[in-house]
Amino acid sequence: MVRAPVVDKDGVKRGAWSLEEDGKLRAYVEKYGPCKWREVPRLAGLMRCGKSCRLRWLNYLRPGLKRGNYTNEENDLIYKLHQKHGNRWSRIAAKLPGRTDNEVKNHWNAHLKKQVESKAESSSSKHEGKQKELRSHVYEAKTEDFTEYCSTTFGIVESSCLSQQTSSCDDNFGTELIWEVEDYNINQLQIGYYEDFWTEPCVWDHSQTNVFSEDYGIGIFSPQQYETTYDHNYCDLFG
DNA sequence: AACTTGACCAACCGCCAACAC
DNA sequence: TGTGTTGGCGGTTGGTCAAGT
Repeated sequence: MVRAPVVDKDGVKRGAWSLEEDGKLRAYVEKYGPCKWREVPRLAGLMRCGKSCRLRWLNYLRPGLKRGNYTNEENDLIYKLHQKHGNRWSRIAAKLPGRTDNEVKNHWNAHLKKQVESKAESSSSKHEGKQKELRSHVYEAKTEDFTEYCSTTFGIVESSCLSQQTSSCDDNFGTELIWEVEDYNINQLQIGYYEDFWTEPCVWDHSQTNVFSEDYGIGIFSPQQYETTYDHNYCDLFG
């Protein structure tokens, strides 16, 4: 599963790390701390480049790393953070204790990305027309008074009730935020339409749909109730 | 049994920003 | 201010394994 060890023309070893190398690197970092990576190979007696040592430490030897299967909670959080930050794996990994950016990135590319794409594809083909119409209304809504817009527009829909707490909001309610929230709304509506995103059932909760409430007003959304909710909200807002 | 294919993931590569001098 | 160094980040590669043919 790992690259075969080779030594390049400069005498620098590449490829899979041996147990002995891991031991030397661990001993060095425990003694001197994770710094001066350029000096690490010489001081630790390793034929590796400093960069490789750093990577090995951060992704494999560092204490507290979690290995193995991801929980549904972790998957849900990764999905949500990816929506917010895109491929900023270090930011995403920072919210997942024990997971590295490399690991999260691999997990996304190997598992989650496919799920997202397949769900997005199935939902977009079925509701493309409705989405376009909805987007056009949203655009029109931008031009209206902000307060009124906030009080009338639809609630944010979460993919799963597992993760209400993970959405955040900047203090300012400027234009950028409005866009972000609108995009968020539409994306979530798309994804949540047919089924729960990961495994959890969702329930629409009208009491939480005040979009710009102090806690960022997370609405929770039900596939069972969505058909009627969607149309109901849509008509209320734009009908 | 032999071969092919795809999934998985550790490791590498190249770029960039921050910092020191 | 310019240049070199360092650490950090995201994208990509390559080797192994398991499932399928």
